[in-house]
Amino acid sequence: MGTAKTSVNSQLDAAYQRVWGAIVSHRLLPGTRLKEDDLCESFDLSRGNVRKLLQQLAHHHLVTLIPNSGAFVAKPGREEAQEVFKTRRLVELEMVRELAQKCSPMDRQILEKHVEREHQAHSDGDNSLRIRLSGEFHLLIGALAKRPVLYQFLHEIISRASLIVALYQRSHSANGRSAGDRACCEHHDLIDAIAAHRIEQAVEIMDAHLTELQNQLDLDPPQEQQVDLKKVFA
Amino acid sequence: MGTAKTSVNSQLDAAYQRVWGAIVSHRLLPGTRLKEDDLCESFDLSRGNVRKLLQQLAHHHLVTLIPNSGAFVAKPGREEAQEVFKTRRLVELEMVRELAQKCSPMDRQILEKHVEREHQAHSDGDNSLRIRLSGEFHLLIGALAKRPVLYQFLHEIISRASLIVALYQRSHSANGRSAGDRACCEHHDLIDAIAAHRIEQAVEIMDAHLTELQNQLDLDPPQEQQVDLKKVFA
DNA sequence: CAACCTGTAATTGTTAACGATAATGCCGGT
DNA sequence: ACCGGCATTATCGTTAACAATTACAGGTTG
Repeated sequence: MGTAKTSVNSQLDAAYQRVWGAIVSHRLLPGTRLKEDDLCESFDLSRGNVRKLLQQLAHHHLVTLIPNSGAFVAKPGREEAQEVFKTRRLVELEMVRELAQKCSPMDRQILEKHVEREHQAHSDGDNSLRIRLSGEFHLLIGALAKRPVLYQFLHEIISRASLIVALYQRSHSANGRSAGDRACCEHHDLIDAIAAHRIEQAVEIMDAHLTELQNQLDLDPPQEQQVDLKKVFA
Repeated sequence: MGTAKTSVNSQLDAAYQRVWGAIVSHRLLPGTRLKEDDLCESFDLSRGNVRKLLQQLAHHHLVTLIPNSGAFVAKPGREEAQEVFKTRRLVELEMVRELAQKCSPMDRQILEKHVEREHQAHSDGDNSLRIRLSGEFHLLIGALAKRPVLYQFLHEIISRASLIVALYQRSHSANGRSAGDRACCEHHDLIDAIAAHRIEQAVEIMDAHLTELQNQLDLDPPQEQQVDLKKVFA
């Protein structure tokens, strides 16, 4: 019966989502090796399908494929990281603009329900979940904006951004609470502005929110690799 | 020696570029079937590699893979087409903004050289080449803007746009000349504005240019498929 | 004549075995 | 004791044969 093929495809999709979730919630850290055989066992897939999975992830820049060496979760440099955030801003502000125009009461309800879940994860101290939900909030905005083409870009860019956060965050959990609190509040304010169709205000809030996210990162020092040894030992 | 693997990879890249070129220059029309074995022969690739090629193209939305049936060059609907252009505008205006800030004299030279080639293709009556060069002009702007992350989006979106033009263009070659002429002139004006760092003017020119491109398309009628037969035969 | 069923051919999907490459560890030399 | 070369092993990459599915053509029947 057709069940076999369908289940294979859904298995592959499920595997993708699980790896994706592990990466964006910082349980798979940049640089981690993804051995084919291990993935075969973990998800009960044939090697060929694992290959496809890895190529999909590679195409989304979540993993890097090094020929004859293996697959590793990606480790973007600071330059790339900065441009990802720059691009994220472009895309996400457009999404907010779009949604703020045609946000229905039901949309608002969906958004508020999500923020509630965020709050709960935060109270429960489930950091991994909180991180993922925080990212998914932004994805949700994109989904409600009904811009499928742009949404795909958004999905990729937000995933990459999550990865970058794992790499370059300051204070690995020191002020995580205050930052998380602020993010939640900002999310709430943002929903208000969107639902009230106050477009420019919504855009500004999102812009500030993204700036804040970015400021928690350690992206500035391009760390000159070519240190002048002569000067050092002079 | 290592030559083998390298040549295989470059062969695959070459094949991708050839298929890409054929699609964006309207020599492979939407709906065309891409049989695996044929591609194997055409590019002297193994079936596995042809598979990879097709998946890459599918990921860029240039071909659609129908399971157990085959690969076809994509045939996006009008809605998708419109959103592609909307998104293209977002991305490309950002690129122009970026390049207009840091356009060097050498950048200007490169751009002008390209427009010259466009002109020549136009004089020679090589329509297929003219179409491709016209698209590559926009890609060139993106490349010079030095935004690698955004550039990749641009590449995909422009490719999709070229495909859409093949599907929905009005007047299949009637006023093609006047349209092409205007495009060339606009390209030239755009270069002037960019090189002079007149950012907002450059953005406006590009915006108008994109509007013009879009206006040559036949995207409006969502053609209600559910015709009321009773009314028709009343 | 049209619709339907059936068997064959053509095409795609999957797997498993083989070959190539890079990482690892051992050993001998200095 | 440390370093460089060599063999081994583990992993990735490729291919070719097989299985599954679909499209097509011929023939049959209402």
